[in-house]
Amino acid sequence: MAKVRTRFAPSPTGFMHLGGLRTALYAYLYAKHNGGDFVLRIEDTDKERFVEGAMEVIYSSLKGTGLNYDEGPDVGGNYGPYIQSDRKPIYLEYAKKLIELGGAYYCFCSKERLESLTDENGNRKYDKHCLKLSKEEVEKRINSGESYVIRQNIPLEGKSSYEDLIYGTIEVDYSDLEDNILIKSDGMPTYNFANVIDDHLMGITHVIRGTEYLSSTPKYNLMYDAFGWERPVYIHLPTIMKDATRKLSKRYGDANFDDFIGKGYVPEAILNYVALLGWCPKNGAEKMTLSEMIELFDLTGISKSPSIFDEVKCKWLNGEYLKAMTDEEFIEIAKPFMTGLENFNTQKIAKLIKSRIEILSDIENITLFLKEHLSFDNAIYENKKQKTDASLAKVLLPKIYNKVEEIKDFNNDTLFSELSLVAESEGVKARQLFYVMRIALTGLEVTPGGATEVADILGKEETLKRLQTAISNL
RNA sequence: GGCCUCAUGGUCAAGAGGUUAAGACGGUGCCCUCUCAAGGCACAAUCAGGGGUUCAAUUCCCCUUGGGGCUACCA
Repeated sequence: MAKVRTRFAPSPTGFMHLGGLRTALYAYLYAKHNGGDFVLRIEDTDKERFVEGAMEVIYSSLKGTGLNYDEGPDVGGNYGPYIQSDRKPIYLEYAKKLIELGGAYYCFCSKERLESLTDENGNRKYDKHCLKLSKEEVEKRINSGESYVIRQNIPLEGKSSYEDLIYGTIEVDYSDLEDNILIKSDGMPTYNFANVIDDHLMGITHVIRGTEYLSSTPKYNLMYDAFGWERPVYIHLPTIMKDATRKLSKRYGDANFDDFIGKGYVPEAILNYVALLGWCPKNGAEKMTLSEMIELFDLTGISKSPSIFDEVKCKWLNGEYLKAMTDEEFIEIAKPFMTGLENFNTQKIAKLIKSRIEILSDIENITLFLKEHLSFDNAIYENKKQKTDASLAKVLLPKIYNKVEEIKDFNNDTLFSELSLVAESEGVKARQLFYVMRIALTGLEVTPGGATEVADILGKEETLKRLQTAISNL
């Protein structure tokens, strides 16, 4: 059997769509699981949509998630060029061949005439008007400089069927298909044509793409057949949705890979989460490394129905990745999100927050109380479960202050044991003492870490200062 | 509108003609605990509706309903 070759063929829109990322991932996994090659091809045949720097975004997100392609524009390969605009002459050559084979024809129809074909329901179907043109007339009009397109010649009758590995047999009547444009008037191919030519020329054995092509695939098969080429195996993937009725969109920032990175997601977690949307490994694993995914990947685990992207679960998974990191790894990636905390011991902060955040951008809020002593209402000393209130704080806080002041070896363990003794001599539970102390220190009812852990990070001086402030506010 | 396609808890989903219908996120409760997380334990929650086929359908078939896609000189 021939070596498996899959491809990811995005158009350079300027951002990596999470749906596209999943398509890339599955194409990569399928190739790698079967010992094959994964190819990157850029589909930039629409000049209107060209975006500066868009290709670099594609390269970097693919590499950043570990989806290393064996061939592509920036890595080379034996089937190049890998950017469609660089392949322009190839398409015209094959289009002419297809015309000779009867699978396509020149069309000179004006925009106006095309529009006049629209029926009362707003539907339009090209009427093969230019198919009747003689070879001589076509030549004459082309030579006179008239603008033209090349259309696919789809049979008026009959039907086409093919096997999709996910969806099974797909059958479409030719009469439901239109004579689409293959070569635009600017000489560039449309997707409809370029994907066929390139997939064949690049030796792609398995075409893995979204379901938007499920019903137009018969058109492509018509061309494979006309050229006498072997059809690829088709694997169409269900859509990833934002909710029950909407797709993930760039506009709302719910589809852009880079936006997620910006929010403090790690690439591995995003890739892992996205892998789970539409695929369930046989062993039911949820948290997987890329190599585990390669190992486990199989088509039977792919579902047919669209799945909704759940950011809550994606966050959870990201949190799992953060928790699995060593403190050093965590600090390394968290640094950009720890602005304003330079004066503190980041090692200690990292220990406290690692299991309490899900995405790195949570750091800002969760550490706010370190940067400033937040003002608070003394009413929050009151906690029914702990049996604490402001009056208890009033008696405890000065004792705490005195003890803290005399501690020379200022650290969490010492603070904890020394202050526990204070609680004992005051006849209160240690937890009560720590509760009011923590409120006094942070102004918050809920904080990452307990009173002594917070104090340890704040340092002796700041701790005393904050205690003093809290006491005088009582 | 036409064509293609999909349908298990709130979400991701496993599953199979006969099961107590997995698991995960989220939710709730309990334990642990210097608050909160983390961790541990437990609980609630699903086969869209209607017809068939069958001894037996959530599973197979049909219809309805609902969702998605295509119907561009976008991909």
